[in-house]
Amino acid sequence: MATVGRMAGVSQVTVSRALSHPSKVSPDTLRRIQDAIRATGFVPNALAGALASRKSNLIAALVPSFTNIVYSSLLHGFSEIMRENGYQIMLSETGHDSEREQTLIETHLGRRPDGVLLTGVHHSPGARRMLIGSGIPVVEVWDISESPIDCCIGFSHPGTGLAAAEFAVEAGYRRAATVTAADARACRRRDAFAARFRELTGNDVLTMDYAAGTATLQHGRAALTDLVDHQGFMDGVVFCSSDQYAHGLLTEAAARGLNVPGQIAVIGFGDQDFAAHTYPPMTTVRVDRGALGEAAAGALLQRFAKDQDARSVIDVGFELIRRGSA
Amino acid sequence: MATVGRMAGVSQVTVSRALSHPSKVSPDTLRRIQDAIRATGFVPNALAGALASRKSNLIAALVPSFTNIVYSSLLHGFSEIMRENGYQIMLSETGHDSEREQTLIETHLGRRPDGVLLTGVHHSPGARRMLIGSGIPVVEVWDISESPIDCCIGFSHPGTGLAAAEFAVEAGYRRAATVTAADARACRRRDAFAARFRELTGNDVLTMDYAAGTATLQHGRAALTDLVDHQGFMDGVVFCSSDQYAHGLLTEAAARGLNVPGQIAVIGFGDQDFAAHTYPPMTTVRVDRGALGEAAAGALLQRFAKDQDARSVIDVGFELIRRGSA
DNA sequence: CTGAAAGCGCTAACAC
DNA sequence: GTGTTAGCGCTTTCAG
Repeated sequence: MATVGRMAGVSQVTVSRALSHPSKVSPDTLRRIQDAIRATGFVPNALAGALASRKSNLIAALVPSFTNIVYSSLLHGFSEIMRENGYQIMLSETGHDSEREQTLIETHLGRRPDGVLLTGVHHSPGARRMLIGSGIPVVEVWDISESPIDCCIGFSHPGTGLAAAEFAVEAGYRRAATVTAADARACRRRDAFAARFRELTGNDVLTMDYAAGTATLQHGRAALTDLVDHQGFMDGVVFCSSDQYAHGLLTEAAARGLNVPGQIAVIGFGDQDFAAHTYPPMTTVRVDRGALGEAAAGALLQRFAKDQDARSVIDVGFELIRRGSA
Repeated sequence: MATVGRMAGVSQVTVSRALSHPSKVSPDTLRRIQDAIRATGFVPNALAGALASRKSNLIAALVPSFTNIVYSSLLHGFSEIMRENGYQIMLSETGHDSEREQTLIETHLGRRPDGVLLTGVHHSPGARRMLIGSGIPVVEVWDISESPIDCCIGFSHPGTGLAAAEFAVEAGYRRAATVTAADARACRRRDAFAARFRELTGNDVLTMDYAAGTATLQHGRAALTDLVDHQGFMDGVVFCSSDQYAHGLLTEAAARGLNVPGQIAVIGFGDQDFAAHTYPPMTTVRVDRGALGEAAAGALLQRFAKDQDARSVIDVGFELIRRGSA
């Protein structure tokens, strides 16, 4: 920066000003400085800038998994808004492991991010303490809680299970099963579904849980095979914790020539891009993940701007989309 | 850090040492320092550390899209290895836009990353210049080139098209079509396929291109509809630029009661987790994306270690997996 | 509108 | 083993 200044015949400070507050520099010097920057290929050191200004323009984002479309689409919306506002994302995968999450939080906090994005509302006590102690704005997404660390944006997972059960009963189904991945929020959806279905019909729900945290089409096919061949489940509705499972059930049903939704009805979760185009089209729970990510970004930006009416709990809701599969 | 030192009865520097080179501090002082750190909740400022040591432990990673499983699974492998070695990832989406990529590279370079991960081997001249000028190790993935910026790890995209065409001809198909997304690498696969197929059979290949950069099941269904209803393509093989398209073709074929591969044969690309479990199982091109990401991380680590035998072009190859769909 | 001085919180080099 | 000194490359006062 000093070199650039020398070339432009000004001091280092003026170069700094030309970069951060161009309006505070005379048009003429500004031009000379810009020429010098171009000539040297100078790229300001943001690390030093962050240290001096106590503003890093860095956001720490922690998600369970990059490859799960649920989180990546959320991140897409989030990072887009953040980028437009001059922030950069440091990203890490927690893998549904809260100890690992805590370690990652500590590492990220060392970079002095201006904000933190967390997935879910359950974090280790140590993580909570560090986050609160840091005084950095934190937004928790994909779930809601009465007592967020700072603020949270999401929807009620049990609420989706409730809605699915009520829909299923109203649609006339009297037998039900669930297919659920090893994911705490998915389990809460399952439990709410089962409880409500039982309440309304008096019938127990057959619950099938998978050890994997990631739902795949393969396991969806296996689940229907299991349901039909071993559990004698031949008519009723299946509430899946993910559209991937639901797609697997539809695939297996097609392979077996089963009628959907006549013999087996299927409800997915997520409304992924393929859900409207499966055969038959999938009935599922829609959550606008991109918008959720954008809302999370908005919440952080509000906090940065010290907006007084920033809310701390935002329920973005969900929607049950009825298509052909149930 | 000075406060912690005071609590432990040592100077600030000793605290720094205890953190970075614990072996260079006596066990007794080390313990006292650790106690003080715990008591204060001190988290070292990595920004300041990076500035002083000229080592940021930050890696800039640029991918076209977070939501495309191709890139996210690559990132998963990459970030895992990097994390294990103490590096943190700054991630951005370029959206297949090379101007945007250049802007992002400049922003990232400002953070003085220790390494850069780029997707693809085609970058704007300005981007190349900045990257080379920075002297920072760069690894380009998902493609190979004779003249990488620094090093590249990937496979030959035309090679996959060639292999698919040869497989198709050998399997007896004499008519062929392609379904391709608006992606430069996908187009190179398509062109190689079409050229080779023509060379071997004398028959032209019907090419269907989609404007969207992201392949979806929906467009795959639409493609088959178009092929069958408007192009009179009723027997032959379709080489898709993504498993998503291929899955759409299979879905539409099932919906229409077409025989696969008897009437319509389908070859996908990617071998995504569902490919082995579609109905019928999908013939596709497999690339081990997780391993590719890990190899990219390894290449960067080698460069950090100034390993002399680090190679600059690594072809990880691909594999044509024959299942039921072709 | 521009510059001089001080310092952000750490590491590196050198003494002791 | 531990402390002292001098920066890393910026931004932030405060003068002029």
